[in-house]
Order: sequence, then C-alpha cells, then structure tokens
Amino acid sequence: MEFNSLLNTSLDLNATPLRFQDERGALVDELNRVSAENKRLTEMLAVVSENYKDLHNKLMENNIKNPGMDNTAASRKRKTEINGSASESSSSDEESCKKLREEHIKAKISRVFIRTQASDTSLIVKDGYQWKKYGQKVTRDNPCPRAYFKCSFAPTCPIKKKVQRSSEDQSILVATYEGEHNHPQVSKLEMTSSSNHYVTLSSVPCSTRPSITLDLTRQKTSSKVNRPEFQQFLVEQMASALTKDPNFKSALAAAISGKFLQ
DNA sequence: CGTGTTTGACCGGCGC
DNA sequence: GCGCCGGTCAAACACG
Repeated sequence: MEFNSLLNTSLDLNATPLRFQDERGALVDELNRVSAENKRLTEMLAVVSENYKDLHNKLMENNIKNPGMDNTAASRKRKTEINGSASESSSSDEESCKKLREEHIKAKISRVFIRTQASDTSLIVKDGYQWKKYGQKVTRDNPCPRAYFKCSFAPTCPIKKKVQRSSEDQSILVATYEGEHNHPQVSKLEMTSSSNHYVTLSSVPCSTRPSITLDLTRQKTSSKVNRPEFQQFLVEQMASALTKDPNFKSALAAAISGKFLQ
C-alpha cells in the first residue's frame, strides 16, 4: 500500500485517537526512519558518483597516455588475442584494427541485478530487447545454471547476455551484458517485468567502474522522493555522472520511474 | 511446420 | 601433455 495514503488514513482517524494513536505513532516513526534512510542512500549515491567520476577521469587520462592499451577488461584471453594479432607479421593493419574494434565491443561489459519472485525459476530478464537462448551451463562457482543469450532482433548485433542467479541470494538474477546493441530498442514496455520486483539498476562497469545496486522496492518512500522533479533530478545526476552510458541510463530510468511511482 | 528452447558434444584457453 | 572449465554449436524436442 502507498505510504502516503496510509499516513492520510491515519490522519483521518484523529476523531478516534485512543484507538489509532499507537498506529499513527508507528507510522510517523516509520516515516522518519525511511526519510533518514533515503537521505543516507542519497549521500551514498553522491559518493559513488564522485568515485566513478574520478575513476573515469583516470581511465581517460590513461587511455590518452597509452593509446591502444585497453585496460578496461584485461582478461588473459583478450591479452593473448591482442598480442597474437600484434605479433602476426602476416596480418594487415586493417585486420588488427578490426580485431581491436571487436575487442573493444567485447570490453563493454555491464551487469544488471534483478530481484525476482522466489518461486520464479526462469532466467528471463525483460530489458526491452529480443533474446535468443543458445546455451545453458552450470558453472563451478555457482550451483545455479547460467543461461547464454544472443540478440535475436538483429542477426548482426554483437551483444551477448549471460543470466545467472546469485549464489548468495537466489531470488536475485544477475544479467551480464557483453558488447552493445547496434540497433534501437525493440520495446520499452517490456522493460518492467511483472515478475521482476527489484532494481534493474545496472553497474556499467568495465572492471574499473563501481558497481551499484539500489533497492528501490521499499515502497515506503517519503513524499519528497515521490515528486517527479526529484526523480528526474536523481536520474539526471546519476546519468551524467556515469557518462551517458545507454545501458545504465535506461535501467536507472526504468528503476526510478517504475518503482517510485508504485 | 516454423520458431524457440533444451541439452549433450565439442572447442579453445589456461593452470599444473 | 592432460584435465578442468567456460563458452558455443547443433540436433532433438516442445509448443502454438
């Protein structure tokens, strides 16, 4: 139930204070607690944004100092592939550039955390795109199977998605996106799944960026947070801090508009 | 019958 | 060189 309506209801019951005084007091306490929590989260958000800005600036400086050195996803696989292409005397510069571009796409990795119903055992994440499942695997570090998806909307779309339940909290789905779509989003309506009750707030991070997970499902938000301008402010602040990354921004907007308006 | 999903086989990278 | 592991393929299967 909407917290504000709860509060209003309790205020309407002033005529019978003996009966509802305790409940009203509890609600006021709850309001204060939620307001404090919201303030704390806002501060945390500001800190995280600042940290990200710093890291991003350092990354940019490093890229300028070391052009061609992509240290955002320094997997051993990538290193060997890049080294291999660089050392191949037979491969042309064009091929090397092409490989580097492909590697750059692969380096664009983002993670999305989605709270689902405990009973929901599917590995479906509705994010507005059409996906084709091409594999499933049980990995060593997590008893829950990992599903592999390719974008089915455009055959040439290089993005891949991995979805796996968190080993710590199996009600949380972790979707890992590798690469970027090379086409517009199919359907924004699909972004808010009825079964996905949590945040779809993504970290945007090639390994150096901070990872954020916000719990926006706590519906007892203050009236200030319910204001559209505040939501817009939050969206703009975070989005600008995260350098307009499309994955992050769309997920953030969906999370804020969807959950705060509930 | 077409489309999407499942699942075992296969491949390549990596550590020992 | 061998085994482990994650990722991908493709045949079989399910479903509308």
